[in-house]
Amino acid sequence: MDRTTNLLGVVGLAVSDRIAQATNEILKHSGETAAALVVIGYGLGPSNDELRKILGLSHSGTVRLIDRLAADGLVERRAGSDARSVALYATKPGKALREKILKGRLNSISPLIETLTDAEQRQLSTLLHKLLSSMETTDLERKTLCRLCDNRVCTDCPIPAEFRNV
Amino acid sequence: MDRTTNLLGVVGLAVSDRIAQATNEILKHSGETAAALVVIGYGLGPSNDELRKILGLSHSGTVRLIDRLAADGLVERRAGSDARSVALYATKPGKALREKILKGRLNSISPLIETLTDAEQRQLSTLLHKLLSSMETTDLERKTLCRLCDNRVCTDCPIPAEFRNV
DNA sequence: CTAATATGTGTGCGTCATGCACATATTAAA
DNA sequence: TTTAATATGTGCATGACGCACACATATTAG
Repeated sequence: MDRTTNLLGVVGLAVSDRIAQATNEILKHSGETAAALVVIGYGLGPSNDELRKILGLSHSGTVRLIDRLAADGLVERRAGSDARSVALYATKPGKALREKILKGRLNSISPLIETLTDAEQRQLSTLLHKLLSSMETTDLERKTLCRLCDNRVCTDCPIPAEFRNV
Repeated sequence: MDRTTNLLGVVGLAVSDRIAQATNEILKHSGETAAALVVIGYGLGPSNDELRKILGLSHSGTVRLIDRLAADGLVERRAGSDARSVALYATKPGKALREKILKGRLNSISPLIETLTDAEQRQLSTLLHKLLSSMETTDLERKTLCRLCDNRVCTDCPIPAEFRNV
């Protein structure tokens, strides 16, 4: 039990190290910036505050993060439905970079499972699916977990997040 | 294949988020600080430079990291065999905190696999073991991967790192 | 055995990502 | 309508880094 937990910890660390390395090579920023671009890139105009909750940042941290993305011309602030709020959208270059991030993330992880046989990969997939689906999560927590996902490859998502309601 | 990769990405992110949260509650520092304390805590007096390679930091970044740990009384610099180098050792409070970090890490991850049956946990363990053991790694890379491990619970380690030679 | 080079550490300085406290505008509630 | 809640932006500070440099000690070449 502890041994399995520890192994999962190692693999988790390996995966997240690889993701961070990949995104840092694509984007000039680190931290939650890549996740922000992915979430905004769904194209539904999340507000600053909605994004903040998903990324788990403070309000001001999120404002500055958007400042950076906006300065790079990757994201733009539009008027939200509510006159107070802002609606965030990815620009064309922003969308292109988002694609690179999603691809880069997958490419950085896939070598880890390539040494497994097809049967083993299916086994792993089943186990991870169950692991995720049996987590008790709110919709917000699911969005946080999926903040870097490529939802086009994630068919039959175990923790469907309503990004449409972002 | 892509789907499995994506699932592994989600779980990896979930694991590393949880580890970071746990260590940040225990330690007043973030980043590689916790890993540094774990590595130093093996008690073999690694040098600044050896530690630097394991953590993947710059030289100065490592010096400052040790400054912080030393200021907190968790780590002390002793004379190394080589008159240039420093030998790093955890103090008594440092060792105690290291224990908390190791426990906190395991406790933060274990809920994720508790919903799996014993048989499923064994399956997962086998798959993760194979995944790790089939990575082509240098001894240094193994140390980096294991930088937060509790080596007492990691019996039959798939990627044994020679921390004795740190 | 001395001179050149490599290694290991520390420091000044800058940067990036982030949080706190505050100000401001808008909407909702009493 | 006054009051409270919501949403954003900003000045300021901090923590965790990296770069470039200076300095001491080892190692190697000549």
